[in-house]
Order: sequence, then C-alpha cells, then structure tokens
Amino acid sequence: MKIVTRATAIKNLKKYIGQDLRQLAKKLKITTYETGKQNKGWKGLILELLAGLENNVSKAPNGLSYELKSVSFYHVKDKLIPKETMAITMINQKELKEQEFFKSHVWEKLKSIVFCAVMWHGKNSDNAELLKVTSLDFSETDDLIKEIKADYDFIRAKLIKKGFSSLTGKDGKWIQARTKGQGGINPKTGKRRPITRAFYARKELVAKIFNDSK
DNA sequence: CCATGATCATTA
DNA sequence: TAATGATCATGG
Repeated sequence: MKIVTRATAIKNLKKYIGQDLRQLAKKLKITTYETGKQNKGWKGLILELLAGLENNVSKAPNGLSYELKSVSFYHVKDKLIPKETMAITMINQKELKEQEFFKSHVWEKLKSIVFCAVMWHGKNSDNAELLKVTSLDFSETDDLIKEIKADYDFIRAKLIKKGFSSLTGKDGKWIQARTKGQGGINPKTGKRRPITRAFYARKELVAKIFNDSK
C-alpha cells in the first residue's frame, strides 16, 4: 500500500486536466457503461487510480487521509454550474443519533476534500473531460461550516424525533439526506431492498467549493 | 450484505 | 433546468 499525500494526489491528477477520462478508463481497465452495464462510479474509480491510490472501491479512507470526489459540471448561460449534488457519506442511524457534527464522517470527509470537476456531455457521459482539480480545507470556525453543522443538527434532531423514514431530501440548506443505496428489488427474495440514505452536498455548496478553491 | 463510487429517472 | 427520489456496479 503506497502512501500518497494529498498534495501528491493533486499533482498527479493535474497532469490529466483536459483529457478524456473515458479513454483513460479503457486503458486502465475500468469498467464503464460500455460493457452494457451501468457503472455510475467509474469516474470516481479512475480518478482514484490517477491520483496514485490503490483502486479501493470499498470503505473510504478514514480521517487521516482525504476524500477524492468528482462532480459533473455543465454550462448555464456562460457559467459552469454543478450538474448534480455530491454524495458525501452514508447515514448510519445509530451514529447520527450519537455523534455530533465534528465527530461525524460528514465532517471528516468535508474538511479534507480533493475536488475534481468533470465536464458533463449528456447521458452516459460519453466523454468526460477533466476540468479542474482542487482541494479545500475547512476550518471549524468557518461561517459556512457553522451553517452546515446547523443542517446536520437539524437532520439529526429530526431523525431522533420522527424517525428515519421522516427524513427527506428537502431538509437542509447546504447538505441534505437523500436516498442512496442499492435500490431495486432483491431478485432472491422478490422484496424491496431497504431504503438507505446518505448526506449530499447541495449544488450551492458544490459551487462554493469549486469557486472558493484555487 | 453493505458502503462507496456517483448518475439516472421523473415530474414540475 | 431544477429538485428529489431511485438506482447501478464493484469488491471486501
């Protein structure tokens, strides 16, 4: 297991700015949707590889490391706008009830994020040009963080008061608790898979990260 | 099985 | 286009 510092990861990634990630994915044997399947996470995987990390689809690095995220951008008017929200981390009911913001995975990930902007060219991301690689450090005293913490606390309070099923993507100013997970029907049991949720960064937050970073 | 990588689908 | 909910592949 190589150790790749955040600075090194960024340096590695910057070499690929302007390139089409799909070509790189082919070269590195990352499965894209081309196999007839839909691997929606392929961009994330390829970026992890390019950064010099082990291809680790599993648990995200905890705490000591950093988070590598990619977001699709597109043009609105003449500006670059994030197309989608950004998944931060799964919500674990028990942990959310017990942990305050600064002990949460949400904070652990947000505070050390490495952010990759990728151009979106329509459904299936036929090509995916790497636009920008950046990083951002949050501090516990940032006003923005205080507001994000307020969202976290709100969602946490709602979970405690009304239960997991009362959560919705409508909550939160900067982050939201949307559904995320396997979804669909379990072919073995024929039953619906349980709904799970994750914290997402709203587009405004993504845009802010994009603009505030260098 | 489940969390992680994220995007797709639907409805305005 | 925007917002929210649903969904897919992967690998430990």
